[in-house]
Amino acid sequence: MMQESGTETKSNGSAIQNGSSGGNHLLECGSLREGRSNGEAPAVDVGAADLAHVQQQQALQVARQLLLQQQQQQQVSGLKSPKRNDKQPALQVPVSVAMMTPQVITPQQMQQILQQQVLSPQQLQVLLQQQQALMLQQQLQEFYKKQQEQLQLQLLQQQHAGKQPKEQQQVATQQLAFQQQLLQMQQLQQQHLLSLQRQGLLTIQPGQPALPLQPLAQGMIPAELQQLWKEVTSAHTAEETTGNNHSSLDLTTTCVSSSAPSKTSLIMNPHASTNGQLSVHTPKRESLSHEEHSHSHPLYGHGVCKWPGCEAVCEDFQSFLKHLNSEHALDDRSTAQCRVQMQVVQQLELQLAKDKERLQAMMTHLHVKSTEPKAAPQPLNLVSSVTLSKSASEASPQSLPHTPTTPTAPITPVTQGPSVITTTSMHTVGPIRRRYSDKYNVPISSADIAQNQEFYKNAEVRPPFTYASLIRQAILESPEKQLTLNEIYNWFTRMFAYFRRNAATWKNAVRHNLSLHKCFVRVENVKGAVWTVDEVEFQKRRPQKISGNPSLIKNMQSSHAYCTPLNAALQASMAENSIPLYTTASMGNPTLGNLASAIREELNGAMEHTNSNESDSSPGRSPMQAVHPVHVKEEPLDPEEAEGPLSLVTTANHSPDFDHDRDYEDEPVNEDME
DNA sequence: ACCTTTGTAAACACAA
DNA sequence: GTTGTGTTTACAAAGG
Repeated sequence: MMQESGTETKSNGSAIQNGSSGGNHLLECGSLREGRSNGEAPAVDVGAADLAHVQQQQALQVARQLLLQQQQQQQVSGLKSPKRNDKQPALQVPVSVAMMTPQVITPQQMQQILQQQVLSPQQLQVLLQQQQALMLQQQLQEFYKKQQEQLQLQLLQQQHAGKQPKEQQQVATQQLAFQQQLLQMQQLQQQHLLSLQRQGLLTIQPGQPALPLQPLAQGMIPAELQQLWKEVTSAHTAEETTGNNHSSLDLTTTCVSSSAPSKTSLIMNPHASTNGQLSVHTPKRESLSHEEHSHSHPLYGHGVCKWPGCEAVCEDFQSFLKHLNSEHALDDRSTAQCRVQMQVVQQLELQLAKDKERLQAMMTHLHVKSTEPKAAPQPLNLVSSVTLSKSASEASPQSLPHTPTTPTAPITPVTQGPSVITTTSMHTVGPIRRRYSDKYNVPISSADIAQNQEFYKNAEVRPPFTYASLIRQAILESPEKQLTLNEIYNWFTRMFAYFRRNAATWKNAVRHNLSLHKCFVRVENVKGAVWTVDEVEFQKRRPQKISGNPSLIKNMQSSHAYCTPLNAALQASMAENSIPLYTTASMGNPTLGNLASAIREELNGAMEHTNSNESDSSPGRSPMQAVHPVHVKEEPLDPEEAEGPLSLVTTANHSPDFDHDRDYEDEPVNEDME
């Protein structure tokens, strides 16, 4: 169909439509921005505070008691160098107290857990965490103890060195000093806790009431604990080089706290604290029979016992079993080691989870990137590639030139296919100014543009859209659906790196298009003139393009029927399923919404044309005729969008309902390729 | 071969 | 006179 001399129409129409434009023409196609402040509240603090508080109180209480009792059983065997001073009992306070309230797992329980696997992993974790919390306390107490010892020593030294005040005074002084020291330690403790929390090493669940200070090892004396842990940890250390984070290592440090500086404890992670509960104590010598059965024993390999830290050589499986039973029976040590192992596993799991998360993020990121600019859009790309390819031979269907531009991480689902990127002829276009022409491509849908948005923003690639389509897009993107010429220019430069050069040329083209096409209506404004889009007109002119592919048409037809309802579904499916090449999840953003409408409109337009078109003599189209066009337009949804056939195609393909995709997908590509 | 679409170039008109 | 905006015309390429 010939275009009518738009001149008259247009020229006359200076005020043609929209006198209502409202006069303001500050249309900026603004992109929505969401500022998001993520507030993350550390739940931990509270818990820590509580803990510290309780501990303080308990410590004070204990101290008082001890002072009164003064010399009492210090026989906590294994305690290192118990000071000879009578007043030292205080030193052990924490420990003894700790033993008073065992909240730890008993050996039997442990056994159960280990052997019967009564607990689910989750339960185990919870358990572990609890135990860890207890351990932490124990560690803190040990720290206390140390401090107290030092304090005592200091006091004693002072006493001895200096004159000898009356004993009463001494006692009083001592008490005072001790209490002060205690307070200091408590403060330290608090700080310690806080720092732990800050580092994320210590997690105290808000819901959990402050943990009692003492629940340490049940029935286990510090010395034993220390010893055990030393063993355990040392073993681990040898085995695992993983690094500081490793619970086992941390444990070591912390556990051995008696000898190690408190600082080390910082390293420990929440889990590490678990040690405390070594409590499991009653030595039960039951063999871990359950494990023995399997021949491919996880603890046995290459003639070596793989028990953490063991590495004992066992000729055969039998000897290994023997070894296992004798050396790794269910005793405190084994239990402790087991626990450590649990922690290790837990740690690893955590790490794994984190890494998984990271991986996910990375994939998402990359995916998006890839898809975003290019992959997803491919549909267009096809087209575009075609377009572009002409000059160059980049033809690979998907090889839309694509530079890794900034990804706008849209919602892209990870699912999308591998992004295809090829920079191949990207900039090639250079010399030749390709004409978009390609059959399929002509009009772009907003969606299309959106999809490739990021890509074109950064790559100096000529967008495979016609000026008319771009102009329309620019206008439609504006809040008021109208733009001044200059604003259109700006949109071009903003959205396409390609249009940052040769301004004279493309600007001329833009103006030319605005004037030439009836679909662009100039509206006089107080402030000047703005351009709007007459969708009807716009649609009028795209018919032909579709003609090319029978399959396309087919798609269209079928899609047509679903058209309306399709919108939502289509969008969703496209976004979520990442429909084949094209779709886009990438587009996710703003324009996604337009897609549907665009599709609809395109369909309408296409359909209408196809239907009305006499041209469809081609065999492929036959089906079309049968179909009756449904006027999408009538739908209230998005009146404004209408797009080229291409987009239609694209979209249509994606729609889950049709299979045709392939056919039609390929066709364009192939043709282009050649 | 003809027609249409699209892109490009350029001439011209007009208003600020 | 310059510049920006619009309109037109002409032409070429591509595809139907």
